[in-house]
Amino acid sequence: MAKLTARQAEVLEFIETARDAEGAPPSLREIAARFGFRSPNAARDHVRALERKGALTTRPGRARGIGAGPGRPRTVRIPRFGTVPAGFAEGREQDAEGCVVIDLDTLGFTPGPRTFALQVRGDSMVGRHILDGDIVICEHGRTPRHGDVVAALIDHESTLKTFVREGPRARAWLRAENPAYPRLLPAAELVIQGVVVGLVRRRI
Amino acid sequence: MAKLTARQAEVLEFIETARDAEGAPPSLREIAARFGFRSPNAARDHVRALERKGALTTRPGRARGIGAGPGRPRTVRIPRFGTVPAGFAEGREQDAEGCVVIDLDTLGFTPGPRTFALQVRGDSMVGRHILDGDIVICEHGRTPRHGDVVAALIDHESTLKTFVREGPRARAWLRAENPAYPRLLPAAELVIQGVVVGLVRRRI
DNA sequence: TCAGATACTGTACACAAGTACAGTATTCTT
DNA sequence: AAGAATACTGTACTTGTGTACAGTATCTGA
Repeated sequence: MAKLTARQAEVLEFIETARDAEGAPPSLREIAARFGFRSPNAARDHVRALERKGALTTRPGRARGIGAGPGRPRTVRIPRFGTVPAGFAEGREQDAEGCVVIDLDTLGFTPGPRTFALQVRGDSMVGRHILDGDIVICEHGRTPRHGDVVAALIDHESTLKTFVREGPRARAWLRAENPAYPRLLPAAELVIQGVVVGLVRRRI
Repeated sequence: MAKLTARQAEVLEFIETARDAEGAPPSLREIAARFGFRSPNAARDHVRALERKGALTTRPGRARGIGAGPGRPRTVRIPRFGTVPAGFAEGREQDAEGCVVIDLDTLGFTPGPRTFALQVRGDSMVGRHILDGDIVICEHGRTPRHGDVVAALIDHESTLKTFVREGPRARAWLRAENPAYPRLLPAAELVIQGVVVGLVRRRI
């Protein structure tokens, strides 16, 4: 990518910021108004230069077609629950408490319709470096392997546990990763809601 | 928020998905085309109903003014570095390796221009539940307090350490949180680049 | 030194897109 | 049973917006 001039970097920064804030990229005249240009063409020249240098792409003829950079981080929204209900209807964001929005690069994988987020309560998984208040990303329906951290419904509340199966035909157990909770629960009697595949921690 | 009909939920889902994918919300005619409507007013009726029910807001008169929901998660982009250079120029995303995009609700605070992300290398902070490969969010310029995890430049590489200062006038130290690295380093001789305030873990 | 890129002003045009008004059939609620 | 909301069709108007063409001044690299 060719180097941008100071002015071009300013314009690019405004475009990205405006799209993040407004939900749509600015029009050429909005760019012109922001920088005091008296002609929409001043903004257009900058956009064309940015496009030529690979900093963004445009969709010709479309209103607000600028701003979609080729390396633009693509974000996904993952519904977040306090406690996942037993059924886990596919209705998705219906009764979710909110959404986790994150870009695919950082997340590391592409979530599906059965991916959800869960706020962790309790410190039963400190041994796996998952703390109280963390938000874990889970995949529903994936078959858990030995050592995976899973979300299970215990006493009408989602709790994280380690999935333990010593051999291919051995019985599966759930184990808390905290000496204070030495319980070992048979996995077959519980509803495993998802396998933990990611984590977000805030306010450390 | 009033309950949405199945059709309205479909339209809302399309609007959100299209904006995530394209970077701009769809026009009324694009919605109509997606659902096979022969009139842009069919889409407009749905958008008005969704607006009336509080599912989204519109900016009248603006092209692609729909899709900005009131509870729409506002995202921020935080430049991500492999190793933070000593100077840490304010130029921001210039030499960043990428961006972490995340919504403010999940992040838990509003980042400033001196907020950056760092990929963790090594397991020197497992005692604080920060693992190799984690991405930590740091704030540059904030004064570290006792117990904070900080990013410090040691041997031309950013490393995480715990900031230790026993009393108000005591000397500050940096401590690794791993028995294998028992080194205690004087903080004054090192460049503290930022205080860790968040974390993202992937591919657990 | 000279061509090209940068950084604009100014006017005008064509199309994309929001909007208005009129109308129909079905479903839901009271 | 009545009224409102839902879920559209169809046409037309107006504005927002991308685009084209013409022109000026400054700066930068070959």
